Amino acid sequence: MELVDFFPFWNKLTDAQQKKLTEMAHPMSVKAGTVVHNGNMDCLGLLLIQSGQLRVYTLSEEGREVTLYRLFEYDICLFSASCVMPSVQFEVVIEAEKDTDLIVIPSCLFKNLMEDSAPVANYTNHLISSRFSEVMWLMEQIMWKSFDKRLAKFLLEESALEQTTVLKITHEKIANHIGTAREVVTRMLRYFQGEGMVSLTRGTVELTDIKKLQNLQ
Amino acid sequence: MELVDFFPFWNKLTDAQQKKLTEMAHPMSVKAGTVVHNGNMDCLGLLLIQSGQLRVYTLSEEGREVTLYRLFEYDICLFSASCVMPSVQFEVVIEAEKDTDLIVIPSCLFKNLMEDSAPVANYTNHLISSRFSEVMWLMEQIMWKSFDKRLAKFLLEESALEQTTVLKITHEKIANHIGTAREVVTRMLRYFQGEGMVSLTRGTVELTDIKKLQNLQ
DNA sequence: TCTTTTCTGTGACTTTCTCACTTATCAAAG
DNA sequence: CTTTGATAAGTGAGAAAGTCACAGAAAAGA
Repeated sequence: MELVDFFPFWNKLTDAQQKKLTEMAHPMSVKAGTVVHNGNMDCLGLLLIQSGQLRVYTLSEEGREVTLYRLFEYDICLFSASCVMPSVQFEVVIEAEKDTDLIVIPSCLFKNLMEDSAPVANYTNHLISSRFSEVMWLMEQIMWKSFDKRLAKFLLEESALEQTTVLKITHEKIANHIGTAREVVTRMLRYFQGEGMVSLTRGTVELTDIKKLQNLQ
Repeated sequence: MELVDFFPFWNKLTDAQQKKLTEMAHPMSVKAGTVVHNGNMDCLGLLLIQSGQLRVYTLSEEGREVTLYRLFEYDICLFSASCVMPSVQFEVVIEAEKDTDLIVIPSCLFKNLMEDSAPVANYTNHLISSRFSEVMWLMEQIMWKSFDKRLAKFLLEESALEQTTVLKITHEKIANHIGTAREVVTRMLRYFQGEGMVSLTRGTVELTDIKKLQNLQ
């Protein structure tokens, strides 16, 4: 996996720019569970995901979480370089959900590149807009959808992602994704079980009636 | 009010670009209440606010609203030109809250400018990031703050904005700003009145104890 | 003055959240 | 094997917020 696979603007860069990027980019591997970026304290740089999965979420003062979006193979993580965008005023936490291989582009290098190259700036633009869209979508979900629908949707997405109907996940973790309390998840899952949509054991949720779950949302 | 007052990148443009911008920009005046942009149907262009006030909000299928942010003198409205940013996947409504004077920059012109000029692209970047930040701030409010705090904050902001403690606003409109139901607003306002924080009459909310309202949030 | 419209108030009920606690399950140590 | 400790899940009671359906009050027109 090369830089050119991540950057559609690659051949609009000068030779010097390409060379510098190639030189300064360095690989990094993180274990599942690692917090890659926490608030605006650190500013690792742009992260290009070669394999694995990152979760970007906000944290309340009381320690509650909501997942904003996830990043997968070939995605680029911008907010780990939020210091180069002074107009980004909010803080997020970025965590590896699986063992992840990254390429790190140092913030300052990318900043210079953006200032010099319109294609780079426009692509950054596109990246921010995409994340913005995901957050707006989430906001609409939170505002207008009832909890049962949001939970069903989460279970279905998770199942599609992991390619299995047997999800290894605790109620607590589900609650942190959706941004609610554990008991609320427990109660709704019990209801789903009563309706035959899922089957529950400690640490797992098995989806037993996908159709019914889909009809819910 | 000239284009140069809105665009910090003005003197990084070529003479030709400056000339074209000046030629194509045209003034527009809208009355309070006018919907300037609705979803992604129309694509008026970039709006430079000379005077007045715009409100940007999302609309649910059932017709409920939440105000995302507002735009004032010297602000630039991007999402009225959302068609030039294909990665913006969500729809908003933009409405004049007061009689507003605008300068309109046609979308296609601005698109070309962005593609050719790194400073323009970077400034667009800054604009998107700022709006993104406002929406993230709102999201955190919605997720983690209780309703009384959010209502108090809204009343205080509105009061600061209008430079008066006597707000001419209905419960319905407040509900549309905060994204809740009218009855909920009515009940909380009644509670506020009981606590001596506001005084209510049909169509107005008077803030009678600013300190107490501030202590709430 | 009499309608009509708009705005506000309220009871009853549902959904979601919170708090405090109990019970189950698993895994490692004795 | 059992015991013990940690983690996960279940539950009752009550609060907060949203929903529904309607009643009453105030303002605006005719």
